[in-house]
Amino acid sequence: MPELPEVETICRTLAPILVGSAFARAELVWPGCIGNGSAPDFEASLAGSICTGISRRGKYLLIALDHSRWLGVHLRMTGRFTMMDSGADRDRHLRAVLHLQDGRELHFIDQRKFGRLALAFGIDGLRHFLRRLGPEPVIAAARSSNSHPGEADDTAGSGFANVPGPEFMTAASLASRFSGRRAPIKSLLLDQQSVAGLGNIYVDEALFRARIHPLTSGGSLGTAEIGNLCEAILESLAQGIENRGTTLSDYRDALGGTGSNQTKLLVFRRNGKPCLVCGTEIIRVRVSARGTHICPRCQVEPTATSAAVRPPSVKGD
DNA sequence: ATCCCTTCCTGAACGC
DNA sequence: TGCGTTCAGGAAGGGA
Repeated sequence: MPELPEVETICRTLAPILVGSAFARAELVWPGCIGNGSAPDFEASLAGSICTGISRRGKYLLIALDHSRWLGVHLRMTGRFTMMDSGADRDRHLRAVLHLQDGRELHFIDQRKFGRLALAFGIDGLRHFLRRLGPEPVIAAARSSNSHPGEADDTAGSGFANVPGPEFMTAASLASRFSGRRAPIKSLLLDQQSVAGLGNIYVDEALFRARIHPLTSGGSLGTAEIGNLCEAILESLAQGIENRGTTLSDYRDALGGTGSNQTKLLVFRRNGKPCLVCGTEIIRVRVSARGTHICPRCQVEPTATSAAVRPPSVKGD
């Protein structure tokens, strides 16, 4: 399931082999993968377009085209892109082929048919496409962006700069979104309006790092806890990017490569194994209908009293 | 406004 | 062996 680090890795592996190339035509093997507009419109719009840059916002992959247009892609659960040579073998889950004028084929493969491709026209179209996304976590040294917060650069062909400048995630932005909320912190972190890019894996990892139980209500978190959580999110995502993503089953980068972050996970799918901090057995519970992995000792479940009166944070057992 | 449930979809892992 | 059932989950949409 591609989350921010996986989409970032796809972005980085796809850019050097796609930017500057021209699309010849789109072949929609399963037209249902088009997220907006009609299939004929999609095919007509893509034909002849030149890829001028590739970037990412949250879990969206944004392929910039000439004439201020973007191909926005959400991979959801099992979607992936692979660059293939002309006439290459076709995966049984192939949903679309984006033919390039040089003969190569960009294959969009998606076992479960949740992923979508959509075209956005103009900077306002792109803003509309991204309207539901909250602040972007900025990973240190992860980007060479030359845009500034709040500054939208509409110049086609300038790579990263042609995405509207997002608000960046900070402890303050999290605090304002958690304030007054009674829902479990895990639910709030999965909501892309709180922070863009987190999914089930990195939420569990970040909450463990911050020693926060996923059922803790968002509004009950104190300033220090939110500060820790903010850092934990950035650390979890940075580690994921460093390891080129987490490959538990389907995920591959644009070159077909797997990530290695699955070997570095602290709690996700480690139920039954010892906590790497205290040795207690990791358990799997359900929170907002999601499989959730916690260390029951490092992440103490909130009670009615502890939610009302915050206990002192645990320092070094 | 907020929160929770359902829907979409396929294939793996079950149980009988 | 082979069938049917359950589970996995990101985001949108609907109902309470």
